[in-house]
Order: sequence, then structure tokens, then C-alpha cells
Amino acid sequence: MQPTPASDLQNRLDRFETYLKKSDMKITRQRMQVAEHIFCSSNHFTVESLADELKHKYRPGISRATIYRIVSLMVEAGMLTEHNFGQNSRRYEFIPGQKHHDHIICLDCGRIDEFVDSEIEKLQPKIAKKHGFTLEDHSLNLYGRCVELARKNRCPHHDAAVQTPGAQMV
Amino acid sequence: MQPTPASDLQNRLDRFETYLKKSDMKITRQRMQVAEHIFCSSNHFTVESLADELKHKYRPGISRATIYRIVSLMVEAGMLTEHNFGQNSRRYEFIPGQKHHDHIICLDCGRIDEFVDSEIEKLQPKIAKKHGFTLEDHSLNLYGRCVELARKNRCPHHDAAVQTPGAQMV
DNA sequence: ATGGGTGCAAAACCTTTGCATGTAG
DNA sequence: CTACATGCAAAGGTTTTGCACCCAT
Repeated sequence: MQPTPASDLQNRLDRFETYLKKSDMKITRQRMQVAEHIFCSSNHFTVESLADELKHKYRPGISRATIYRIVSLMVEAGMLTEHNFGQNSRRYEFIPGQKHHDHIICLDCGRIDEFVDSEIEKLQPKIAKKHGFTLEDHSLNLYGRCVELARKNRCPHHDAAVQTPGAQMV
Repeated sequence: MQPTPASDLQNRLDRFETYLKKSDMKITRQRMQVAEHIFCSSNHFTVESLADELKHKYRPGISRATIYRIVSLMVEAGMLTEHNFGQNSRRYEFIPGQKHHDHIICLDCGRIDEFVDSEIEKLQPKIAKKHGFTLEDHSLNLYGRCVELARKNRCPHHDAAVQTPGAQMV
């Protein structure tokens, strides 16, 4: 994952500020720091991981309660999606444009890869319709094992990874 | 959902007993009552709902701790799958044979429908392979709104349903 | 009789909330 | 200034655990 170009970052921050103003919400140090961190760092983070990273990155850090509130706000704003990967806590993901994708999760180390399959995408609204639903959203998660894991009975990324979010290896 | 034929029930209970014996586990009143209830009643239940239903069905009921333990055991045994539908608590589902299916969840009332799409099923292992994974499992959840809901801005099943598990309407 | 299973209550988690304080507008 | 945002600590909800007691084997 390449570093976020400065211009993209600025765009995103602007987009967020605009949203806040439009919604009569205040532009606070906490909101901007959380947003900036999310815009720059890797995906599939938890509130826990955000709190930790922000504590190291900035002086006083930001309380969990506030992070929970800001993350919810950003979900409302359509800038984050929420995931349930069957792990203990919720994961969030920044939506840069609208480019949707699904996930493959390693059952051993928790590593998360992304993919899009246009055929599957096309089939889903049809299925929903057939059942009398209008499709609003979906989540497709594949659970598997790395090839190395299958061979050695242990994923090479284990320990190192165990989804320390930020460890987005490709 | 038709009532479970008695013969099926017996088969399932036998299957469970066999598993317990094979694993050097004891056949207890609690384990058999939980299993029987699961085999007979509807799907997508929570530990909470199981506890409630068992309290009404049997005399002393069964403690939550024990139910959690039995449910985990049955997941291990491959007789249940665990789901995260983005709701607060985990849902479980009995696997009668191996007939897999995916889910459509109503965003308003939480009603859960099932479907299988063979095309999607076929595509998934290919995708996993392309990413260097061996597919072990997957979950595909479609989130939408009933047609009635779209019209009236309210799902006809609301209140009545709100996923009181057991309310498996088709 | 004995080792595993159960029930209870407590602990461990994750997430939300009430309230006093701080601060953007 | 004033209303909204934050931080803290407490509460809420789900799941797990320690331990004494119970009961299949």
C-alpha cells in the first residue's frame, strides 16, 4: 500500500470538514486527528487499534468514548464501513471513493485481503429481488488458509500479524 | 418450516451421541436437551433465545454458561455454524446435512431469509485460489428491505418479529 | 470413585452513556 | 457566551472463567 499522496489527504480532510459544517458539527482537534489518521493509515482497524496508534502519534491521545463517537459519525457520513469478520470486535474501513470490495480472511493469522468479482456483484441484486428485497448492502467474506499455511500448518504471518491492524501485507 | 420428522430427530441425536462418545465426552441431560431443541426448532438462534426457550420447555432450565459451552462444542463438532449478522450477539444455525446457504437480512425487522446461488458458489473457490488461499468457509450476507417496507417505510413484520428467533417466516 | 460437566457468580470484553468540564463558533 | 464535544467513570450487554458441587461412566 503506497503512502497516501498529500493531495488526496487534503481532499479527504476537506470532504470531512465540509460534512461537519454542513451537519452543524464542530471541527475539533479530536475529529481531525482521528480522520487524518484513518485517511493515512491502513484499513480494517478497530477502535482499540485506533486508540493505541493515536496515543503514540499525538500528545494526550483521544479517549475511547470519543473515538467510538467519531467512528460512528464517519460511518453516518458514508466515509467508513463497518465489518463483522467473526472476530471479537468490529472493524472499520475507509471508503476512498465508492470502490466497493469484499474480503478474504486467513483463519490462522487474521490477515485480510480484498477482492472484487464483478460477476458476483451482478448476481446479488437479482437474488435479493427474487426474494422480495431491495438490496441495500452486502458483505461477502471468504475464510481460508494461506498456501504456506496449508503446507506448514502455520501461516508465515502469524505472531507478526494476528491482525495488528496496520499490518496490511500484500 | 415443516416439523422435523421423528426419524430425522433420532438420527441427529444419534449423530451427536456418537460424536460425544468418540470424543470421550459425557452424555448429559443438558447436552441432549440443548441438542434436541436445536434439532427441532428454527434456525438463526442466539444463546439468549436458547436459554429462554429451554427455560420454558424443561423444568430447571440450563444455565447460560453451560449453553455457551454446549454451543461451542457443537460448532467444533461441525453441527452448527456461527454467524455475525452485524447484530449485537452471535447467531447459530444447525447444519442438517451439508446443505449450505447464504442469508438475506431485513435492515428494519431483522428477518432472515436463506438462499443458495450455485453460480456464486462456484466462483468463490476460484477467487480464493487466485489470492493464494484455500477456501475453508465463507459467509455472504445481503442486507436489504422488504418490498412492503420500501413502500410503507416500515416492514410489516416489525414489532412482531425483530428477530425473535423462532419467527422464521417464509 | 473420579474425572469431566454444570451452575453460580465474578470477571473480562466491547460498547454506550451520564455528567461535569472544555472549547469551537 | 452558549451549545456542542470531550473525558472520565460507570453502566450495559455479551461471552468466558474459577471453583465448588454434581453425576455419568
